[in-house]
Amino acid sequence: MSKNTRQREAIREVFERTTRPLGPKDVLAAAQRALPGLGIATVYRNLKLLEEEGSLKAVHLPGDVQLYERADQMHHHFFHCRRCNRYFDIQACPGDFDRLVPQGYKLEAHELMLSGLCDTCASSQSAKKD
Amino acid sequence: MSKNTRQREAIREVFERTTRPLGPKDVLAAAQRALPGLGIATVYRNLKLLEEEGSLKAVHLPGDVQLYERADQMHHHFFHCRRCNRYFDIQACPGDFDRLVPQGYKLEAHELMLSGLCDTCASSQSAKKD
DNA sequence: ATCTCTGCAAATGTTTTGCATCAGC
DNA sequence: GCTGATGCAAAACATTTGCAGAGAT
Repeated sequence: MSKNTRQREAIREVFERTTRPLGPKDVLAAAQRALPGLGIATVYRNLKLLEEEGSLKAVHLPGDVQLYERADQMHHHFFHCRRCNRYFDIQACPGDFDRLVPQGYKLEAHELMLSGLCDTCASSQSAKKD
Repeated sequence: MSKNTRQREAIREVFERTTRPLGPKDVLAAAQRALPGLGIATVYRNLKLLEEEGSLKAVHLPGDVQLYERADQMHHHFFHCRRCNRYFDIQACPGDFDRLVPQGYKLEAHELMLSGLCDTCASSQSAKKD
């Protein structure tokens, strides 16, 4: 039912060029390099559409805005540095959370967010890039 | 430096009566039962203030709004039912995530969100309270 | 009396929606 | 040509801020 428009294609390509999770504003800026006339409303509409069709996955970071990443990426988590405020991928996953859920509950997914200090911020007392 | 106002007290009491995480709107509605004239701006200001003073903790659920809960609650996680859209407390915690973070990183905290179907929704094919 | 806090309303920022037009199929 | 998609602007929300007056100490 959905048509292939240049706009949607441009947005898709933005996500093929990065593995970082992106917000609407990021996507708009990146996609406008290929398609200057692109509007923010179209970005919102397509992010939602691409998520529903399964191409994108919503990422919930403890921030304000909703971020998205490619759905075909390996299952992973994030480490948030409270000092430099950056997010790092954590490929490892402890898995096996089934024993945590009560009898009768059906566990289907999980999200894990680790936080603290990254190596740079942990070693340097001075570095600060916030 | 901070004064004890009726407004702040009313907001504090809202959190003493529940263990569920609450959003600004929830807090406003609940506190207005005791203090009808209370304004939403005051709620926002006090939620932030109470978080800074350590009485409240921000909870990051995969939604839009920022929720808060009492800081003195035991460390716990949540289970989100995608069918009835409710959040359940999970008291257990797998702990020991240190081995997941790269060399040199300092792990200080973590958040875990489990999701799937709760017992009610998992057993009944019909129940739906969205 | 001082100085913080409050309520209101306006400002800001984000996301959604109505609508006329455009473009895929 | 039909029908979904786009861009714009307005609307709908959520959150923050300026300010004058009220209240706590």
